[in-house]
Amino acid sequence: MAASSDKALNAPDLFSPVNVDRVSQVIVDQIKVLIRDGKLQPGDRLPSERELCQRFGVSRVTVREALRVLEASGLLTIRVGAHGGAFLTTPSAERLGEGLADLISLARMTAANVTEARFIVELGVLPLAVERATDEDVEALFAMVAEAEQALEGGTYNIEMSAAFHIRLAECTHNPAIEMLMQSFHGPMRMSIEESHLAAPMSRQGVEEHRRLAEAVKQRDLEAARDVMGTHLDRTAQRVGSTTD
Amino acid sequence: MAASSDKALNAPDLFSPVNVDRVSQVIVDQIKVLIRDGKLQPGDRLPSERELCQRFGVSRVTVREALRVLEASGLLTIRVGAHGGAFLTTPSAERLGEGLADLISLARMTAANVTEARFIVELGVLPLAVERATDEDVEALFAMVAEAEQALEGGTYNIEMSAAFHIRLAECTHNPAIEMLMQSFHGPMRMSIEESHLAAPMSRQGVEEHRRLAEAVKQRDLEAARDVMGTHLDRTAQRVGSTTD
DNA sequence: TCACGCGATATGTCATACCATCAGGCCGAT
DNA sequence: ATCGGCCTGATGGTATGACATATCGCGTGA
Repeated sequence: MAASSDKALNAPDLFSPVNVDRVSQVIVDQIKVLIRDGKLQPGDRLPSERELCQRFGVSRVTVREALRVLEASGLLTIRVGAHGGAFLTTPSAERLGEGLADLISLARMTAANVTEARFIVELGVLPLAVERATDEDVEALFAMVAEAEQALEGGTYNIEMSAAFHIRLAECTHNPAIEMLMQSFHGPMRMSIEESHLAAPMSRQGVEEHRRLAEAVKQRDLEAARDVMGTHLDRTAQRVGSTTD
Repeated sequence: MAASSDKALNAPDLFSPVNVDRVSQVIVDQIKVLIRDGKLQPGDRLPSERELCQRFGVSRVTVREALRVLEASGLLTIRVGAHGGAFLTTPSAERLGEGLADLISLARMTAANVTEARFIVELGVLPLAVERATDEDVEALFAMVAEAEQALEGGTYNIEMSAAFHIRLAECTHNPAIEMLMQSFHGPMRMSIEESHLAAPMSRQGVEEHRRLAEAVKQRDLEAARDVMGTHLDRTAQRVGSTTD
């Protein structure tokens, strides 16, 4: 009963704005807060699903949907078995890239588009990489080149190894944001390259250029690095699309 | 039953490598493929949960978990009610930025890191933007500046408007990949800027620089654009962190 | 000492039921 | 004839209970 016209209406701030969210979404938010506030650290294990049910006072279905969302967001991984459960992931740029790849593959975005964007980033990264690379970084780069050369002879060289080199190069900047950028590129890149089945022809030349890049970083020779990267990407561009426009 | 040693094992390629994934994950992948192949267009509505159960031959819980994942990935939104259901979203980096913000707050990624990465992208974008900007693009840029100046006087200028300008600038390249790059930056950027509550001081100068940027694009003066953008970002860098290092 | 197996614990999946929400049409009152 | 409320069907949201599967650790026997 009770007509809606009542004295208490004078306080418009009162009355619940109505619970509009899904319960599972509320749980997701709640856990996100715990993570953001540091109450939950990477590597920590959440209580089991059944226990979470009791704690939140909801059914297992609801808890599971919340966990799915968190898992899809890359915040945690779920392991089955005896001492399994939901473990907070150590935040890594890698996970971000995975999520990006989906959306990128959706957008009407050609391989040429991606390559062009990569052009910008890879060239832009060079000054910082050359400037900040530590001895350890240089060593790692050369190690990867050596490994690639071996794989080349054994016929096991693949796109992944090339991508790994470029990512490692970005890591020389010691800037996680830049690493993330590079990683998020190589998901879609690999996809579009695999589509055109053109990986093989460039292998030898590509590895050779990687070596020269490593050398340039070691010598802190920005000009040389830019040169090599330019031709390196140029050929990639010609392979993935007729032109980068 | 069935010792693993059996005559048929000679053909290792045969026999199912065993279904190792979650069923819900398989469904997710399957729908992603449909989307990527264009069988499902943005705006389309998936069959109802109950119908999907029958089609896939799984239970409703499983379908729902798959939908949660897809929803969390920003691929679709779900509406309840009579003509509700799962509708494909138009792919936009905007949604992505929201999801990224969570992870970025986790990653040991500072605002300074992001700003530095942005430095690379924004400067790298300029040559393409200057070269490819159409009259329409230029017009839009000036319109945004004018709007910003008005908002400035009214005191309603905010970060969003600044971000919108930079994104519009990236659109001048007419490369969706680059647009997405820029968009995915401004989500996290805004967050870290809001944290430090330092939005106000730069407003007037920032808008002024935006105008000069628009002017440079109109004149196709790459050098000028680079200059302005350099100082523009420099000041941003000083605001968000003591240093970009 | 090693290996096998069993059990405990966790997630993965299923089937069913019921509730909440929304759109549209039906129907009665004005 | 029009407006309002009510009913109904379609759909997502949640709860419950059960069984299947994966994994680790421990105990026991060879």
